[in-house]
Amino acid sequence: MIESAPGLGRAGFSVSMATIYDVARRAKVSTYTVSAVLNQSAKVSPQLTARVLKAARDLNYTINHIARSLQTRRTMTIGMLIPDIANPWLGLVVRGVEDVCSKRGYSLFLGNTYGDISKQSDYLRVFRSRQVDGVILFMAANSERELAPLLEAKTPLVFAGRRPRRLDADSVTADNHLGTKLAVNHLISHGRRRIAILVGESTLSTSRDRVAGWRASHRTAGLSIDSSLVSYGEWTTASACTRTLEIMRRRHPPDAIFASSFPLLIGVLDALRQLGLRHPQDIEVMSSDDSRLLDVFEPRISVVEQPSYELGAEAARLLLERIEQPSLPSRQIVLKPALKLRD
Amino acid sequence: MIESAPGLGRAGFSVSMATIYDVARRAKVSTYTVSAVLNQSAKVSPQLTARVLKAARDLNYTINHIARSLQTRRTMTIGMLIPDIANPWLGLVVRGVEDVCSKRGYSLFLGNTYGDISKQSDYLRVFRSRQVDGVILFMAANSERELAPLLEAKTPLVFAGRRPRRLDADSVTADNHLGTKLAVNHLISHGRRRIAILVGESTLSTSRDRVAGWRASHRTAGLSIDSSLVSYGEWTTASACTRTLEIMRRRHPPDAIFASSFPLLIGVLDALRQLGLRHPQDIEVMSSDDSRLLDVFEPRISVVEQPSYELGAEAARLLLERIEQPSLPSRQIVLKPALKLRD
DNA sequence: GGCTCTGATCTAATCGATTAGGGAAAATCT
DNA sequence: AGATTTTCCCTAATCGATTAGATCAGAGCC
Repeated sequence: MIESAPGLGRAGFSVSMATIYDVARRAKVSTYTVSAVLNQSAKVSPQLTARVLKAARDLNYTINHIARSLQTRRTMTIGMLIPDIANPWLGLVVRGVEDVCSKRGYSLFLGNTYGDISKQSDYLRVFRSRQVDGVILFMAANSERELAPLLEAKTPLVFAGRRPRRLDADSVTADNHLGTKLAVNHLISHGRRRIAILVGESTLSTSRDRVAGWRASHRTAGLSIDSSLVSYGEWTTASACTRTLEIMRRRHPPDAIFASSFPLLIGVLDALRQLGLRHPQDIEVMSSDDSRLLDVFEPRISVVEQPSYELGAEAARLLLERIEQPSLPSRQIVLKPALKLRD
Repeated sequence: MIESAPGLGRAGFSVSMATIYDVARRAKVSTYTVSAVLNQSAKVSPQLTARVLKAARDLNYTINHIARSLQTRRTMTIGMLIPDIANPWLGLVVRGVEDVCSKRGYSLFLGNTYGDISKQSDYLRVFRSRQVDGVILFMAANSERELAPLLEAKTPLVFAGRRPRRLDADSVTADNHLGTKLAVNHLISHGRRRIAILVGESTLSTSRDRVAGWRASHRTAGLSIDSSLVSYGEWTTASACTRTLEIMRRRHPPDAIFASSFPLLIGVLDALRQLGLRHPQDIEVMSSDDSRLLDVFEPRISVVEQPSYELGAEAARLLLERIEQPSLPSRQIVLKPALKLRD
């Protein structure tokens, strides 16, 4: 076999690509036969098979996925929306999604909503017009109303990370209630009694579940609940910093803080640094999300380890199953977090 | 105007979507007219315009991008390949790309190569079959040979972060030579004399440029160059840790280490922790990439701040220009890094 | 009025695949 | 051998847009 270039990477698009007609003509067969050979969708004699394969190779033929999609009404693409890909924990989630998708032949459209409802709607519209086969959504706060029609239309859609309160839909989330309970229990066992908790917007399931876990933990331990120690707000480092400063300057500041995500943790530590407070002597800090980082830096922060990669991978698996069997009853998968102590 | 559902988010795909034919029939016009109205590609009388718009609204019509793409031979999609989306600094780069793309109506396919050449080739093939309009590539080490055919075929392609050595192509990179020189100069000004440098595979431009900067800095300061202090290897935390352990156990260990990326830095710090060495007393560490993290954690590491977001945004802009004007001469954009001191 | 010109709209081909329906040759059965 | 079934492959319609070329009504002109 004489080949002009080494095996892989011969690809070259944009310059008049060969079509199935070109291959058919060169192999002196019909397009049906070419399609049958390349997709192995029907039996074709060895002679023709060989001719087709040779012609395809000679022409450096690659299927045009756009044309196929138009005909089959399946694009083998899925769309994923997240608040911000620069958030490392979301990066891990996306990696989980992407690994599963690519393994099954799907390509991934990625969009950042920055938590903005109208951006989220815009992207969903784009995904619709691009005929994606399904969507994985890390939903923006307060966007339940906008999403209801999607679900009614039976769009394959999986909620990742955050689940809608009222809607009956597929979702994959971490057990934030449990995770927070574990963390708060641990702080209580260290003798902490005034434990503040920083979460995101109060409409997010993640915020609600975590606060519920915090409450449960207090109840079980027989501690009184001081609601002023619960801080809802934006999911940002800046907001966490501001909120921590405010809380720590009160007359009765807390003796521990649970920051329910990595960006919030940074804000908390920034504030404590500004106030000259040290962990764990002056105040004990715990967080959600994990990161190799925390292993090598000071202060040593114990965390509730989120199953980020698994969350993404599981969401993708769920979505692909939903795409294949649209009438399946909806499933809510809840992954268990684990406590990672660094005392 | 009577509407059954509130403005946004009425989208609903998967259940038999209306086509341009449906709209045409309902408005009692031809598909030509519908197309002309919706794309504003030709003048249409006010009456027909109104009828078309109403029909489109009534049917909740959304264009089928797949069908349009087949006809126009432009998909308004671009593909991006990076080693690993879980790397926060790459997350920022992707954010830059995605912002620019979405603003201009392009959607983004994302793929992780994990630095694997064959994965990279596979993805490029997929991108080709999906008819992406262009590609942004954070190339895998040693993959120049595979990429040459792409460039010959005039595929719109922009190299981001790393540039190929021999190929004449569009690229956006940071000035790693300069960045490293600044860092090493700074270490030298602190009296450090044996400065180790950890980089990635020796075939990557980023590695070569950084080592060149390190050499230049030594030359300018009149210091002798000890090549055993240059460590090439995998771009991973684990590899950096192993390599640091090896280097520090030598008879003449260095008194400073420059880790040329965040993941490498983590490996270095991990190794130093294992060896019980402290920064900056025992050894001074600097790094590339920045992160809010470094502001709030100990030890306080000074870094060469990479223009990550800008790098992505600039790569996207370059690519879109290239798509619009394929015959433009190739351009290599080099962004300046800045020293961020935390002594 | 008849002719030309302009501008709005329509008809129908096209992009590149898939695939139902059909036909001819080969294989099997009587 | 003739009838029937099976196998393999082809023809042509189709997916849902865009758009060149055709059509046709009305405006402008002599």
